[in-house]
Amino acid sequence: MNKRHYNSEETRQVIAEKAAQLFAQKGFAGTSVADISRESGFSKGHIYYHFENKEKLFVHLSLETMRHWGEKWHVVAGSYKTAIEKLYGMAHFVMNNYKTPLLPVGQELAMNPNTSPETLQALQGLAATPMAAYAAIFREGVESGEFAIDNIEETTLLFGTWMGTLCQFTLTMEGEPLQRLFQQSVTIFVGGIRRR
Amino acid sequence: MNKRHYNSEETRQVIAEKAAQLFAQKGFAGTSVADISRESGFSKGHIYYHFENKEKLFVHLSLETMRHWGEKWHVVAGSYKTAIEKLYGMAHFVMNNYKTPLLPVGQELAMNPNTSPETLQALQGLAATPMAAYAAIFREGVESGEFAIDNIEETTLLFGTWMGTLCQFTLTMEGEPLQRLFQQSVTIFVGGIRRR
DNA sequence: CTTCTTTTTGAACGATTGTTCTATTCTGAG
DNA sequence: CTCAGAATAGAACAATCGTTCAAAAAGAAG
Repeated sequence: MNKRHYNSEETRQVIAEKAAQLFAQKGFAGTSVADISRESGFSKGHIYYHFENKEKLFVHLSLETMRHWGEKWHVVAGSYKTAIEKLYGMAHFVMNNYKTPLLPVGQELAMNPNTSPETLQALQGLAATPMAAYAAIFREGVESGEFAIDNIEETTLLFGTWMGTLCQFTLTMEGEPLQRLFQQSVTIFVGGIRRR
Repeated sequence: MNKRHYNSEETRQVIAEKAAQLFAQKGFAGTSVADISRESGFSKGHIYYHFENKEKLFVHLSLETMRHWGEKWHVVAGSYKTAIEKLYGMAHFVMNNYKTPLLPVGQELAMNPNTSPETLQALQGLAATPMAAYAAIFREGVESGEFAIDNIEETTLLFGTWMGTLCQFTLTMEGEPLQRLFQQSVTIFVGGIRRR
């Protein structure tokens, strides 16, 4: 029978989650499999039972995180009416759901010349999910007349990279100051692209 | 005699420069001393003749780079009249003189729990140089009535982090598209803080 | 040429890296 | 209760890591 035995899938999830946390904090090269083993509570060897290698582990975990992120956003996106509201909502969402800033880590991996081609290709799709979500908001804003943008792709890239780095602050800040930072960036950004 | 013998200082410079390039590309943990040795053309042991260890090498190199950066900016800053002009000038300057995005690497080091306290303290001053330059522009803009900012510190932090990540693009892009990216971010940012 | 000091090398160190392998423990079906 | 198969641990692997060190090469001074 190909029925699911034991609760191995749960274990896999625990490893992936702890690994994500570590990767986000210390980067890809800075995180050792021993670290992941210690933090997750499972032996080093066991990690290789669930994942082919460290690189594949990261790829799986980051893509999974992004997929989940996209789905979750799609649910709450409907509750905002205007594009400007959506942008503020996105900042709030990013702050709370990107708890692990994995995008920069993906960049780190992509930069390294030793990274395998398959990994590189998989990583290509990493940023695609949030970028598509951002782009949709800007398109909506242009159509509704809220925004005056001549290059949506470029604007999306700029907003995306900004959100990306802001995410890093979630590791060192929290509460109201952090919230203000995200909100303020949207205020500035909206002020810069608003039709007047 | 404490006269300078040979051209050892030159060698030190070569090592620091190649190391900066590698650190910027592959991060701190991702760059090995062997990498620096190979790329600089000097033996691994020789690097330790010039620098106490890898950590100190990075600290020295990054602080030196920033000091140089600050001096250079101070020279050209005078040629811009308004704060808005200065902001565009800064983006242009950052694009061309930050060739090595060392700030994120400094963050990487600062995040790692194994980093020595002295290094951590030295790293504290890393971002201070560009941040001070940014802050000066925003203060000037507020005084001249160009900008309407209620929290200069926060605004400086936001602009700084944005410039920081934009710098990463200097590794993968160049020429007109890169220039447009920097210019466009300033346009958006200025649009967001301009008095109207 | 000799001597002293500065510069450079290359081998060697122990620690840590990612990964593999074998052995042990546990689970569910019969 | 048995037993095959899945889950987990832990020792062991070669490779690479940052670092040290003794010795060689090279320049300066006499």
